[in-house]
Amino acid sequence: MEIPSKYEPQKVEERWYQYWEKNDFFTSTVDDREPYTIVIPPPNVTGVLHMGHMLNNTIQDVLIRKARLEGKNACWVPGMDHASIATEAKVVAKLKEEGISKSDLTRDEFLKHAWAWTDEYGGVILQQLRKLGASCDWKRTKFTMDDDMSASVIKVFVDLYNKGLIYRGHRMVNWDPEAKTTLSDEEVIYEEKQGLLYYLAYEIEGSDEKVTIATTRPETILGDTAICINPNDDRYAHLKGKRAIVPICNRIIPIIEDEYVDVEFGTGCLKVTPAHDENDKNLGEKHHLDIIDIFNDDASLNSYGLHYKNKDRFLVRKEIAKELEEKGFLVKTEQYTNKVGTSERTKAIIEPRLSDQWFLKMEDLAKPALEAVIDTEEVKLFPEKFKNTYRHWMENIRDWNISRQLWWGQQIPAYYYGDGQDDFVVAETMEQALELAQSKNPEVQQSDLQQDSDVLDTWFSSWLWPISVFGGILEPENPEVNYYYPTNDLVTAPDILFFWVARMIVAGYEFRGERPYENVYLTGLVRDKQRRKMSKSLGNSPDALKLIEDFGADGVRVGLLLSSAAGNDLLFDEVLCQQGANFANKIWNAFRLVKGWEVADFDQPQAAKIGLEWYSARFQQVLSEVEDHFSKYRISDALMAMYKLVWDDFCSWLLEIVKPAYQQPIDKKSLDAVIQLFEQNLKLLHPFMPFLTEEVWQHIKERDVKNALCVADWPRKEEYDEKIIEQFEYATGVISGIRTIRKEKNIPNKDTLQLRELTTSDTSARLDAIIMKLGNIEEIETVGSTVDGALSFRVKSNEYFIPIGEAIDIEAEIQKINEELEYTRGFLKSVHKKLSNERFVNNAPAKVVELERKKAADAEAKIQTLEKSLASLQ
RNA sequence: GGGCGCGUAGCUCAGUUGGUUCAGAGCACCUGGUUUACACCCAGGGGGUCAGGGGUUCGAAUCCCUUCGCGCCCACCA
Repeated sequence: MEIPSKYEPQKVEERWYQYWEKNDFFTSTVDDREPYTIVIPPPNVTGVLHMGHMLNNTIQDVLIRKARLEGKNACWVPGMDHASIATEAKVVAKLKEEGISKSDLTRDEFLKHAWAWTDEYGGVILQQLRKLGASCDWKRTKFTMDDDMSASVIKVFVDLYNKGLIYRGHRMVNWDPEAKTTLSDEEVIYEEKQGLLYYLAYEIEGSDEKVTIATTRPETILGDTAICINPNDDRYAHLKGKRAIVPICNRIIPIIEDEYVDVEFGTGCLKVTPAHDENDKNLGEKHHLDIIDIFNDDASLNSYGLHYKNKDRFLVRKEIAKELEEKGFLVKTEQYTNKVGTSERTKAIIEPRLSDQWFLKMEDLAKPALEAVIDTEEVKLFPEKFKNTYRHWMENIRDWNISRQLWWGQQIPAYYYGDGQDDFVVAETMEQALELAQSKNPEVQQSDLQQDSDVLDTWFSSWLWPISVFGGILEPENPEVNYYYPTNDLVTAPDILFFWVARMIVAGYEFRGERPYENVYLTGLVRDKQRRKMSKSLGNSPDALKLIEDFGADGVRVGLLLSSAAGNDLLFDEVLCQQGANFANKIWNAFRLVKGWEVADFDQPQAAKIGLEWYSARFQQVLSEVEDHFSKYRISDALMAMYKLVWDDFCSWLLEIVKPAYQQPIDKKSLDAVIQLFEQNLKLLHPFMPFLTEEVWQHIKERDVKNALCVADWPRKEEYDEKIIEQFEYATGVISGIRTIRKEKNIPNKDTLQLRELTTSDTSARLDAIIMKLGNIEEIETVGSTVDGALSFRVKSNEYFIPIGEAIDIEAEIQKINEELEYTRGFLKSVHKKLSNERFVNNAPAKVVELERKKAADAEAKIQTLEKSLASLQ
């Protein structure tokens, strides 16, 4: 059977994924084994696979596959998030294209469209994850709007309400005029924007005097209900108690005094618009000011906007500035940069707005979650630096606005039965609501009950995710949640540390009294090689599926992981995927080589025996390193350690050592051992490169259908002899010496050479067989003195000679030795300097001093060797 | 304005409690190499004042101070 010399992932990946899935290798059910659980950060139901998902899910898959190999009951729960604002926006946009306006639809009609949309496009990403190799338990796929998931959310809402933690409040909130909903503080992104600071003159009632205020938002003057000065500001002392006239609308407003006003800023005189600014609202409350809301819900002006009615706020800003200028109210403008809040989802500029919303009190809820991360470390963050960020947020946490003026999501289970502020009840069902309402007012009929039209913030459902996917909210004692919860690792991006990670921890302690997961691995953002964020508008985001087509899923996975330390942004470059694909090809060819060997019955050659012993030890050494890296979530270091092990140690050294001469057979013992070690390599690599390793696994030996690599057993740790590794390193030093001489003197590799060895210290002579094979040495002879007419090199304090037929360049040899000598003497001098320093000898640990002494001894021996050689040449 | 972090080879980054893992890795680069598993390869090689300055120490990439440059998070200054 001819095996192609290039690995072709496109031909095998699909097949292996189907094989895994058909055989239920990724299915997890409760049993006696130790569970290992990950819940996926549910991608938006509208989402398609992008680079961030690829990185994220590759890491999760690495962890879950490793756990599975380790014999744990590995359970990776996949699913999707309904992403209320993002999805609703997309559905609205789609309907708009079809000429349907959301406002023409009833809630039910709209939801029908949204579900239809979800059924059609939702889940695309889950298919794409399969292409990446993600070994999720697909039978557990959850959606945050599944009936049971929604029921969990409602139950939790009612529970928190009954505990007095949820309240309804008339507050200043972040209004997204695009989506026409409020947003939580976390959903507002502040961006620096270049704008103007307008200086406006307000007339003082009953005088010719004017007072100048500075504002960035001249359109809001129509909502002004006061002017505020600092009581300590002498410049304005004479205005105390007077009233000012708002330009254009000519409203007469009081001049109030408050130390809040910064004397230094602008003119030291502030206009107060309680309806449209948080601070102004506070001032308004303190000084009992009127509140005039001048905006419609799309941020166009309402009737208070007078002749600007129904015009957009930014258009009005331009026009009113012009009018003010024409009428002589505009004193001057200045360039000014300020931070403007924008909507995370729609990018619209946020309008602070007063409205009735639902809030969750966070202060007490946050306490256990803060402790768990900061004090007890029941939940560990990787990298640790995020602890600070987390602490800061948790310590300054504010109440969470959880209501959204949207339809796509869990509708708030509050029912109004009258016009009064408190004429509502909160209950899981309409029946319970009616009962409750009647207990307050016996007159109430079901038809009087009106459910709150708002839905809950998406994160109010996803914060329950690790519990609710196992039914732990509705049935807190069910065996599933008791077994799988708390989960083990969470892998996600730092930008949702507050949105999601922190809130899940809060929910975990509140609803189960336990952490939701033990470790949080925060990945970096995927950026392009110029460090720019990947974005659609820049067009710098590669097509994830195309990458898989081009490089194979394994190539892409390795490429992504090679340079992604936890928390560090990943500068993505296709070159990395190429490197991954090259690595896959390298392994493929190692497989091809081994597969091609014919077996014959003869004794194992010495070189092969030693090589195999060495590789077994080396494998164990690297296995320990890999485990150590994994324990610290240093995934890319773990991968790099394997990469070097397989490429350098296995392929470049071991396979070259055991490889029979051209068209010669190999002995059975060596072949079996090589295959066994190859299998160990495959197990180690499988979490990173599942497809390739499964392919090789299935072909390097006959297997039955249940014997898949993905459910094999992780290599066991065993004692190993470091001495073997040390000796081997010595031998590779000799081989390098020989190769260097060959290269310098242009001696072809196929020409055999003689080697003379002049020893002063232990040389691990038992590795001669390897030196002979890889150096293409005919004979190694130990000599008692330097050899004339030979090229030389040194390893430690031993000297090696290669006699060559022709005359050698003595001058060049002398120069080479002199250079080594000079370097070694300099080195020795520095060591001696240290050792002659009393304070060093007295203060440094004995171990360090001892090492320095050994360094000195070694260097002295080497110098002797060099001097002898030099003498013999002269 | 407050907080956190970073600056080490051309690039991306390791470097754990100061000392042989101390100046490293991968990629890139240079030189040579195809009848022999792989040119998606093999062998060999060059390359760094550890951002600058000061200090502590027997000893500093590592600790402290400071300057410069960059990034992130939080915060209501019109």
